[in-house]
Amino acid sequence: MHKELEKTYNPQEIEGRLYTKWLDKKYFHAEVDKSRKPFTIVMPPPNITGQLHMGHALDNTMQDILIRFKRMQGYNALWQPGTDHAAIATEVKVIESLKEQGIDKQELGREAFLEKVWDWRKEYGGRIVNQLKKLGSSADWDRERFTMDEGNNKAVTEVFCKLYEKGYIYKGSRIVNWCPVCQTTISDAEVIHEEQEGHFWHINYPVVGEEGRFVEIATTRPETLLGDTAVAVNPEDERYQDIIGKMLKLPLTDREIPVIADSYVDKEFGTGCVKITPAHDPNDFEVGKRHNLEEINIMNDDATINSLGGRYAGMDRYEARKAMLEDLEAQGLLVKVVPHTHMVGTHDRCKTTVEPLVKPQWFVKMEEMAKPAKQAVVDGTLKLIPERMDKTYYNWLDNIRDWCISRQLWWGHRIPAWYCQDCGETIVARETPCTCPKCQSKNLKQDEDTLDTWFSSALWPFSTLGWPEQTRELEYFYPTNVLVTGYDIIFFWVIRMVFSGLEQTGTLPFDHVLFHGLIRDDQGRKMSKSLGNGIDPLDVIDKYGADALRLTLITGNAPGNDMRFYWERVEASRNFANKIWNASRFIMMNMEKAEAKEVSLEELTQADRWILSKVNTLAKDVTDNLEKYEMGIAADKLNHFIWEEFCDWYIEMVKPRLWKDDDRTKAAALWTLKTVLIQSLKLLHPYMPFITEEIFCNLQEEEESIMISRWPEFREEWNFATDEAAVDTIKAAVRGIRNIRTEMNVAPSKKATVYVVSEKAEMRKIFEESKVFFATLGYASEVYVQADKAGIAEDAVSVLIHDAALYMPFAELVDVEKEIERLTKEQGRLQGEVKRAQGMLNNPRFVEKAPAAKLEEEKSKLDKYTQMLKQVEERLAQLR
RNA sequence: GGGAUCUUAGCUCAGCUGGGAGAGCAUCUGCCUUACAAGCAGAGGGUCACAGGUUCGAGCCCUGUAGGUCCCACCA
Repeated sequence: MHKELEKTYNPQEIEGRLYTKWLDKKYFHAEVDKSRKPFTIVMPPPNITGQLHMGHALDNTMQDILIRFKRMQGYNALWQPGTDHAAIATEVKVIESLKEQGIDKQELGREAFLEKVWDWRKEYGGRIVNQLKKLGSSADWDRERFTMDEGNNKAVTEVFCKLYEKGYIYKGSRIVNWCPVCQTTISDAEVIHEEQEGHFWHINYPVVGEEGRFVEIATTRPETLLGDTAVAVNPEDERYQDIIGKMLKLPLTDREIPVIADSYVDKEFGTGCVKITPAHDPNDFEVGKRHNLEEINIMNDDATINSLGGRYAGMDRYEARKAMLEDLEAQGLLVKVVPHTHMVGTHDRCKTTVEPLVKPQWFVKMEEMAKPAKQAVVDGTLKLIPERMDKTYYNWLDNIRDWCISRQLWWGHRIPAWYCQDCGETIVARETPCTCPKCQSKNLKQDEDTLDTWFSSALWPFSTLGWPEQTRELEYFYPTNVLVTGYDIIFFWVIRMVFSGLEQTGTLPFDHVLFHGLIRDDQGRKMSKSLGNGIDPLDVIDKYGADALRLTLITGNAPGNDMRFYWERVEASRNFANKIWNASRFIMMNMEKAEAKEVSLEELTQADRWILSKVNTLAKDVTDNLEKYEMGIAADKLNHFIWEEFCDWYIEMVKPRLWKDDDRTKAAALWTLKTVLIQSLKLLHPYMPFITEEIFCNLQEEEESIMISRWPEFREEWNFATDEAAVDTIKAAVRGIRNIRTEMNVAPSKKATVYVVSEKAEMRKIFEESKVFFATLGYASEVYVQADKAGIAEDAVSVLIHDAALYMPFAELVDVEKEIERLTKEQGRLQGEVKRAQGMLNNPRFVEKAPAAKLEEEKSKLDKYTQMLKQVEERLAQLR
């Protein structure tokens, strides 16, 4: 029937065993089944280079909670997992490991290098997946995908070709972000702008033919001077009217460049004269286009000055800057140097300062696809949670620029474009072409570049389900229901999935996007390798268990908010797990002595009905909260219910009934304990899958798994509002007694007789019915329930609650003066309450405008406090 | 420059559509009460940043101020 549990909860032993069981039983696996409703989440694919960090832990816990919840609700729940090839990260990683072996990427050659990367992936690519399993993730691992597996490759090629055919993908020579260290272009989204301390160098450019006349420009990047092809001023600027059109001698070179007028120049900023370097600055590039200026690229791919740089050729960009400034100074052309902080673009991966360069690259035209993507959020078909993300989303789409998708890497999806070496034709095709369609030449060469990693990730929700094939999976599981991810990749990934889904499948890839924040360290800093402040989730799991980690990451956090990580919070979660464990132990110990048979609801006592009603409400609340993605709130409610209501109150209430073998309500108690525990375990299961499974199965050996049990629903027949109110009264009485006893320093071992006095028969009935546990909780030796004060000593201590008074004769302990003082304080409090309620009710505008329910509430409060105040005052009169 | 967000107990944070301020940790006081000391019982602690406004009623809505954080943006 059930097994005995260990003294303390030991997650290490249990977790691995249960996870294996779940895998063996195929509980995570979902098959197309049209008789059931699907619920789908696609897992953000972790990088194959990745190690599990807190962000993954949070992200996957949230998804696992939702998927387990829906699975128990009866949905055919699919959590589609997979990993990402992570182009740059992986390529860099493999290059480094090759370097250690003394192997150079270029010497190795493309094919051999790729073989090495696949080897690396085979060896380490599954690491992160195993780590996700430690967390308890119930993803359908049988369906695990990889962004570079055959199906995904096909999807990528298909999308590239379709967009090309539609004119949405084009190749163009544009200014792009170039990373000199990674030796590749990167998209705008990959550039992070950092504020840096720099300088403003003011340099004089001599005016040709006017000895002694100069134009003073200000620049933060003097080394690009070598590529200048003009100096621009604002056409409205009076200071420079006469100089527009004149030629300037470009210092350090033998070139002459014109002064042009362009409204891009801000008269107020700097000197009002801007050097124009079309090949090395995005703005200048635009200006150059407008004025037909030459683009002179003065840099190599590693950011050294190229052969056009004269004596500076071969120098690194910063080295050249220094040398050039020295030379300018020597020539007397350096006017001044002003400290200046400005924003510098850096590569998000390697932090290298990005170099804007003109290069032929592939781009995705964004204007058309951005429109429906925005509209989806505007008209509410796509819901972002929290809602404030809407603005961020709009802002990006409103200012979207074309997406540079080509990368000068080897690891990734190679661009399906070929160039005819004879006639120069470009061929974009799904299959490798044999001949040039234009000139029939067989001399074709494939584009060397690969695609941005995010190009394939953007297709993930449908490529993983088989697209472009019209698979049964795609038809059934797509579109997915909710995407869970961090707000930090809204631009990289979320938006790109939205427009890709709309464009390729004609539908949104998901209905909801649930954003979470970052996990920070205990000082609020980002966890990072360089700071060394990261906490490894696997360490947390080892020490406290996966359930404790999961609960910690979810509690006390609202969607989209960052949170700090404290070990103390994990301890609190672990303590909670232990609490449930021990409550279960207690219940099982008692079930050993007597079986928990099925009982009818008529046999339940007031306390049983109370807790049953409470757990019933809890089921409804937790369900509602989870439907609204309010996981933190639901977790709080579960904690409160299980720890306080169930353990601290109900279990204590029930003990006297369990201790007596002949108690006729014992069976009801056992049944209630077991039933409420099972309901609680089910509600908690999505959060703490391991411990709930372990207890659930030990409690009922006939059950196979909590994972496949039915989610608790609200049941009308378990709704006992009257009993909830009744037990609340008893609780108030117990608290009052404990309170006074502590105040008077009465030892717990000293029991007292408690008289419950109430004129109301109904009230007396409540106490009569709960006498058994009221006595133990209230440290009473005897409990007498009566209608008047007959037989009660005058100097007994009193506890006054609504519609009842409790008296405890503590003759030897009572200090009448102190008792009067205490009651006077209580009188004051109650007077305040009465005044407050009266104030509201005497306000005609409140009575007129407040909703009826609120009005009633205040009226009954007034009655209650007036009655209590009367009792206190009577008692005071008596003592005085 | 544009936008978002935060300011609530000593600390870290919850607080759903406006209807008497909550949790965890910390602190203090009692308890080894036959599930649990990773526990039990009790207590203290907040002009909800500031100033106005709307409302019968504001932590919550509006305006402004101060300070913090983040995102976006091509001022050389």
